[in-house]
Amino acid sequence: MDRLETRELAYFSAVADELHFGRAATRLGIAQPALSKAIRQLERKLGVTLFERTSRAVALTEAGRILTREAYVVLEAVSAAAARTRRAGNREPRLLLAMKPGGDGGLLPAILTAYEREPGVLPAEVIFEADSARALREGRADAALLYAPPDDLDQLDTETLLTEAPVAVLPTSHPLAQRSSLQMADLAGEDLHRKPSEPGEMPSLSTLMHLIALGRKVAVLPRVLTTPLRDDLTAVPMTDLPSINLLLAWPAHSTSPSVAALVRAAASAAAAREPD
Amino acid sequence: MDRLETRELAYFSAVADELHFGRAATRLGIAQPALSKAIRQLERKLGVTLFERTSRAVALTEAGRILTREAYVVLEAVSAAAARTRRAGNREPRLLLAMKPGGDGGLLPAILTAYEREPGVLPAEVIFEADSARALREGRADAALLYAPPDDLDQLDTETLLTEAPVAVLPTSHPLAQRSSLQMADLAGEDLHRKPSEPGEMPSLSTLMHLIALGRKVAVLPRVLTTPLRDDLTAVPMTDLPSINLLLAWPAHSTSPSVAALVRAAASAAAAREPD
DNA sequence: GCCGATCCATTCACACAGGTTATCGATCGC
DNA sequence: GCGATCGATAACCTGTGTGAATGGATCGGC
Repeated sequence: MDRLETRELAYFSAVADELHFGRAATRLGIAQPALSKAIRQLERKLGVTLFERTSRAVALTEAGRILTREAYVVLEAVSAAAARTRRAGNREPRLLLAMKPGGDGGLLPAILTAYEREPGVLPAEVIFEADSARALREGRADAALLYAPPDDLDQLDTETLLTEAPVAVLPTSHPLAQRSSLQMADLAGEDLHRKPSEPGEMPSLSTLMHLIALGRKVAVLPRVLTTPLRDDLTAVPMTDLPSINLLLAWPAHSTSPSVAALVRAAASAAAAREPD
Repeated sequence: MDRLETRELAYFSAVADELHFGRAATRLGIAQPALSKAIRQLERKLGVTLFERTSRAVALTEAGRILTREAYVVLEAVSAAAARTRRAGNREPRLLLAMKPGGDGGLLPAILTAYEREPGVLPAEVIFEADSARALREGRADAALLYAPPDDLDQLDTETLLTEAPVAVLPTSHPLAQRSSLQMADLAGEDLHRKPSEPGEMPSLSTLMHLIALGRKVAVLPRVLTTPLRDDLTAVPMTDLPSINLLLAWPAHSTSPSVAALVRAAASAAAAREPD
């Protein structure tokens, strides 16, 4: 039938979130009847019931559950499209590389040096983002450095720069710190630092190191994050964990010569590092 | 500013295609002034110039080139969202598996048998599509069998079912047919069958085999496509080509238990085949 | 250099999509 | 039963997208 509009998907998304027309309408800044009408029209366009409504409760149908996911993808793609287009329109175009502070495995200077040797590239600028993959997917950056496996590599192309076995970080005084290698089972009794799922809960690296030195925690990290290491801490390689990769990622459909140049530069910088 | 609407992106897309407001408007079934106004509004929303217009010519700006790509992605995501939601709403839900005729490496019966043993799955149905990856991305199928590397694995998750070195198919009477292996250089003088870029130009497999038997062509194909092989043809392994993979693919964000069951079934069917 | 052709922008009247308020009807807790 | 809650419906209003007509700039042909 007719084309699905962004507005309709955003409305649907709000109702699917709240499961409550009144609250969803408030959140959207419109009145409830307008929202009801819009959802009915969406259902009519699709020829499908999206919500089971009684006068007391609203529930998603199976089709509604599918559309919940799809709408999210579409809305993200739309806002990324807008962000990328706006950036491309700036009269002072730059290549934006997103990374987590310290998340470059020490390669950043070499990458940028190699990049700037490439002919005809845009000036590069590094932006620091806790979730660099997200910045990339939202169109706020042209490329990103990140550690694999990220939660979601949808729509991203990647180049592996470094592959490293993870190391356990322990107080030097810890009994296990003298071992030449460890397995996860060895750390069973420890308070192991886990990646928090909530952003913002992540303590800074130096805080984490401090906690470890105090004997409160141990952590398993890529080796590159552990150099330099405090005197009172020791890093021991883990043998039974998958290796951790530092990746350069960029939008899968990128056609930017500057991004291509950055990929070449990063690959050559990583190759130069490989020997040691 | 305001939200980008699907309609605006479709309008933009038409103008970017035609580089001509009048023709684009005709194609869209609207009048030209409406189109001009819509594009202007889109430019205002984005704060960016998308077209350089003179009274004689229309050209894309850099930002316009970026949006051309982005708009395509968004519009495809929108129509896929609609297609998937509509299918989910059917009262007779099925799992649709797309494949090219003959593109299953002989695994299909085993996959379906294993799938139907899984508890609580939807009835499976196979649909034949020349471009099964496209059917998947457009939301017309839940999963697809295809040979890697497909042109575009964006947004798809995959499981490798078979990995095979490609074989050259030659007339048995051909001098090279007696060799135990070949490299691409050996085929330099031959009229090598290439994957046509235009769909529809691809001759059927049996036609191709006929051409080879006549000595008009030779072909390099995955081994699975060459069994059974006519008596007057011979298959010789290629040693310097990347191996060809048969993949099962599905939308990266799928949460369908039936798709998960299909992936398990396909993996086990492939594992059972592995020995021979 | 003038003229006609081409092509995008502007103007204006109009219809309609999408918004609002007011009201209704169903359902639940008490 | 009664009031509270919540979605659907009705009636109305407004902004915006639409289309016919028109304007204005540029180019090619002669």
